[in-house]
Amino acid sequence: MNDRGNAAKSQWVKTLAHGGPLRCGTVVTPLNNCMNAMDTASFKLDDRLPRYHQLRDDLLSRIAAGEWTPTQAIATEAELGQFYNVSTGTVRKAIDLLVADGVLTRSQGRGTFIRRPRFDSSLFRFFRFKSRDGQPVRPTARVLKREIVKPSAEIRAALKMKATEKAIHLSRVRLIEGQAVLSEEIWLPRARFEPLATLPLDDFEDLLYPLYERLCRQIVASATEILRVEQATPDDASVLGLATGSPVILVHRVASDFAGTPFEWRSTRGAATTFQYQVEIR
Amino acid sequence: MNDRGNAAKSQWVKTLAHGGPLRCGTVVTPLNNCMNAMDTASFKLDDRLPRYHQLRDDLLSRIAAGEWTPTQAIATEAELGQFYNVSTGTVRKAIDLLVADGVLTRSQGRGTFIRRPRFDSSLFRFFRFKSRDGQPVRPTARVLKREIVKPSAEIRAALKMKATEKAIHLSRVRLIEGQAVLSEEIWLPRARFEPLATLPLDDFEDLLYPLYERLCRQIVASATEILRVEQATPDDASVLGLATGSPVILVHRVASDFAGTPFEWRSTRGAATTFQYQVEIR
DNA sequence: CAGTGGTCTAGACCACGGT
DNA sequence: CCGTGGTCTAGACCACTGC
Repeated sequence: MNDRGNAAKSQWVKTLAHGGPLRCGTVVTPLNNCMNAMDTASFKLDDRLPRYHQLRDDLLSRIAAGEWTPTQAIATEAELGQFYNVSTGTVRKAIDLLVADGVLTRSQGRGTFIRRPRFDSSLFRFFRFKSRDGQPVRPTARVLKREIVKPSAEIRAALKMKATEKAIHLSRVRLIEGQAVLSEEIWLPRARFEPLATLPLDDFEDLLYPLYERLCRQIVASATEILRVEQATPDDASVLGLATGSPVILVHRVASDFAGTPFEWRSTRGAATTFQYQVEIR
Repeated sequence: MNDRGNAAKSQWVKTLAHGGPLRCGTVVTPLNNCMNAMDTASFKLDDRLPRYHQLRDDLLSRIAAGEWTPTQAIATEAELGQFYNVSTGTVRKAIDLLVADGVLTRSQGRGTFIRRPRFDSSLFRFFRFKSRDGQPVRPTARVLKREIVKPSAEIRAALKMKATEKAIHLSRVRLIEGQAVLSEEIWLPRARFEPLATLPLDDFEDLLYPLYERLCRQIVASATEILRVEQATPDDASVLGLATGSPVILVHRVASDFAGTPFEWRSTRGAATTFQYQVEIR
């Protein structure tokens, strides 16, 4: 049996000319196999946009609604073409857009999948960490502190939180061979991350995003990072083993879900001497 | 009259099935209107690649050979389809690749054009410059020194220069309201940039790339930049008006032509306090 | 108004992955 | 072996640009 949903084969609204509205049939079974039925009422698309663009937007909202998981193939091109009553070429173009946005990846012979952003080594993008023998290494992590607090106005604004809402604040260090190389402050809206409010600190893993996904069903879809250079405060200095006032790179990240809603605020500090960044300009 | 070349309408090598080799007809007039005729011998394409990929590669080599200028539309999709004996869909896909690479831009109703990379504000990408009243400003530039020298081994390697070849070395400062904010060292292979070896220093403009294009017919197609943090040397400090040892951002750039051949090596230093960089991760 | 790229269709066949 | 996405075709019509 297939791991996909079966596209409905019921009534289709016929649309012919270019520029006509994008419609989909009334749905008997949804496009996936794990959600309840949705009807056409959920579409509020701008008819002035090309069909493939409307299709892209609708697919994205389905993805944001959790209609498919990253391990599951989304509906096939043929199914989508039937469902939306457009040709497969138009479906391909819509999917192309989402692939270009980093939302989907195609896999020939297997299907099309939701893609997580490659934070692979977000750290390696900025910091060159090597062990004593010169091999690149991924730092381990330790959560030093967790508190449930009212966030500052800045963080509340960045995370679009209500005035009364509380946040989970984590203080973390990342270590290489026992030596702290990065210090991190993380803020999460409590409502979305309740399981992390009580998780024993020792159960936090080196990578938080898999934890978000497993325990809180929150998938990071994209993030914005801003880099600056600062001088080490006495606190930074003692955590990172630097001289007070020595240059420190500050990486400031806001991570969002597929709907574009920000749900993690994070700042990372590391010695500027370990910093390097490469950009291609075209 | 059209600003394009007229595609030849002579013999076409017929290729039918997918995977067949990409061929073009023997050329009577070339694809543009400013170069001499080229024949099919100039194609050494890998038949294992999809046609649109071979087409992309051939177009890129034509662009690198200067077959079109950035102000001129390249051959139309229909012409290219006829010339290479492929459907316009395949041409579109090849052009899509080059657009994604930043090599071409399309303009509906006008044509498809060679695109220069947007260094718009390469500086603004990294440094936040503001005048006294808080408005963002573009620094002016002054060339302090020019010498014709044997480049260091590092620079010779980066620019793939022959052992005997000489380089033009420029030392520049960039100023805001008379205050030096960036110091730059630039190396160029002399052979490609002969006109700059004798140009009076006062005739150098704030932006060098338009100068490269106008005087030396060298178009920057792409560049790689590497950022690091250093401490100001006494020289840096006196040029930039900083304290010796204060943090400085070093931006190290190698710029290349459309064929991927590097032809400019540049390092830029500025106070780390004016630095900021933003990245989107997907 | 002619010519460009942009959108869209309805197919065909190929290459790959898993059963 | 079947089903997936990948390549490619040969059109049609639309939207924009510039003469």
